[in-house]
Amino acid sequence: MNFFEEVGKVAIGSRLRMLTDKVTEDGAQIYKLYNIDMQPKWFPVFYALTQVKEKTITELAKEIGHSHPSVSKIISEMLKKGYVKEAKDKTDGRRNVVSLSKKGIAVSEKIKDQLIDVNAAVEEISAQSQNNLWEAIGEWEFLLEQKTLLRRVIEKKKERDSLKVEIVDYQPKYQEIFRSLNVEWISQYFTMEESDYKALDNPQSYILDKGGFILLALYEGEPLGVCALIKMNDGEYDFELAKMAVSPKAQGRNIGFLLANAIVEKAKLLGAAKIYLESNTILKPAINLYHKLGFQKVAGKPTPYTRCNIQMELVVK
Amino acid sequence: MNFFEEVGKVAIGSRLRMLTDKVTEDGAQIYKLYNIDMQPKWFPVFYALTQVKEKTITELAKEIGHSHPSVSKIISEMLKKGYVKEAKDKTDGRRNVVSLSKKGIAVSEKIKDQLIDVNAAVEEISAQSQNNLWEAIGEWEFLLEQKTLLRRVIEKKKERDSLKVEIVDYQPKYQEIFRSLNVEWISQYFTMEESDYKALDNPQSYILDKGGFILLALYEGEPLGVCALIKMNDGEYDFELAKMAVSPKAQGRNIGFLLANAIVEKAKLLGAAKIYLESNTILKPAINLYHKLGFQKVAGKPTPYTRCNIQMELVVK
DNA sequence: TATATTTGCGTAACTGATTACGTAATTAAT
DNA sequence: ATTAATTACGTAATCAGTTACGCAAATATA
Repeated sequence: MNFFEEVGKVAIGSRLRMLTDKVTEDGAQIYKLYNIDMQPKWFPVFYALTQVKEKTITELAKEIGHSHPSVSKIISEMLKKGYVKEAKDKTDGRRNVVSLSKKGIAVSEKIKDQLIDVNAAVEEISAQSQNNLWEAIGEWEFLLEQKTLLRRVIEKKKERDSLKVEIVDYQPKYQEIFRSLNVEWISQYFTMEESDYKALDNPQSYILDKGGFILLALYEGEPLGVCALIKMNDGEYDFELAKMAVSPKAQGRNIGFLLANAIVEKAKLLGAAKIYLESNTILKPAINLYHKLGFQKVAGKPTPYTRCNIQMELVVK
Repeated sequence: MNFFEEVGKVAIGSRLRMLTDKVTEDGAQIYKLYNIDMQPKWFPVFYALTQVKEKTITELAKEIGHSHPSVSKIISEMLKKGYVKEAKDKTDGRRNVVSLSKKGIAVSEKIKDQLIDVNAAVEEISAQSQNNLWEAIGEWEFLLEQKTLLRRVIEKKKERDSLKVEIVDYQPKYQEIFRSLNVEWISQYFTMEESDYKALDNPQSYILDKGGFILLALYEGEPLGVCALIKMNDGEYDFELAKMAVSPKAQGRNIGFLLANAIVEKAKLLGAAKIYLESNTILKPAINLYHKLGFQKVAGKPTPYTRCNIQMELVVK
């Protein structure tokens, strides 16, 4: 057991499995002790049938949390033992209605003492424990219901990745990476257009000198994401969020969010009231990101880009 | 989940299994999230190999608590991926010494971040729980190590059965049951002898009137066990414990122990210093029972029974 | 009313573990 | 120096569950 303490919580799955095995192991013996000819795996189905007169395969499966083929197999085994009987539903020919036979009912009486004793044994173990396993399982079931382990791990990863990301201002030495990261995704999904070349080849004159900004995301020092804030002054919008690009090899590290967020903060700092952007709905992660930042779909703006099929705006608070 | 609350602790095995499944389910996804080409089931073996340079199949199996065929299979799968390399031990040709390959070591570096995040996620769940699952598992492992669940259930059963057993004094109406219970086991294992008939047909004159006693065990009112205490007065022993019989259908309900114990108490009450008994070693449960009560093997007494091949005595304290 | 979709459930194949068993190598015992 | 027992480990069979799939019945839709 020492092994698991060392590995850490990653092994909680393995450890749970091993405890499960140990607990289950004695199951068959316990039935024998009470002279009950039953397999442990039958029990959930059997118990469910003692609580109601009859149930269909699917109802049983849902109740005990198994797949229906599993229940189907268990029922056919119990059928062989004569513990249950089957009948087709008269009004719905698909449904296989299962109920306990007389023999099954007799067993259910016999089994009651066993339930009492096992309960007592488990309670005894609980009484000797600081942490109640039964309750702990219940809490985990609840918490995993709310948010799966996977989702929690994804969040932790994001948190940790965020710490490694540093957002920095544009400098001339970053011109090449600003260009190449954008060319990479644009030419993957669309084709480069005239306006693209203008901005990417001359960020200084086309963006910065006109009162815009460019930010870069460094991941452990390496520039892996870029985003520009282009001055608009069209009366309605102050800035356009554009030329946002994150290296494919850095996807899933929250860089996009941190970058876009920083750009919005920058705009806020500059007193912007409304930010505009153009994108394409095939870029789902990007659209989701904009949405998360508070951008709403709008329409009607003229655009120089043929690839644009969605326009969004953010009202800065 | 409601189902399990209702069934009671009997279902702790099933419930554990379902939680295990839920936790394990996300495992494969999590590896994918970190771009690591590894199956969750490989992890314990993989981790063990990161801690030491090399290990044999059996050593690995022992460390992670799997069977050796399981490790054997996992290693052959990891071999295909090129994560490990095998080598025969030079001094012991049976041993298959396994170690991480360069590729494996690279993966072990890559995996560290994942371990950190999963650990953090599990800690987060623990922090939101009243009962710590991880600790609870540890406690169960420890307590089951000390005494298995089966053993605990057996004890609970005995306790409960004991409450249903009542030890009562012999009355003439019990003569038939006293006779039949004894005839049943004697003729099953041996053949009835002259001395048997004498005592069983006339308990009043051959046992009670000579200063002996007979006790019966009633299980829920039904007489299912009998035992006699026969006056000896041979200078050494005060009484002989004899004609002990428990109905086969009531075996395993602790009746024998309660009955014999009551007989010994009775003898004590009557001021006995030493009690004697005769039996046969093929009656193992009986011999065990006598032993548990403190009887020790002796030899040399003459006996009228051909079936007797062991003699025991109890020095009453 | 005809057609498409959904539902119930049985069969088959797969999965990740186990136990059972066989073989070869090593170690212990006579 | 044999012979017996133990150990290492691979293969096969088994087990308790799963997912995949297909058929038939019921329900929804056009």
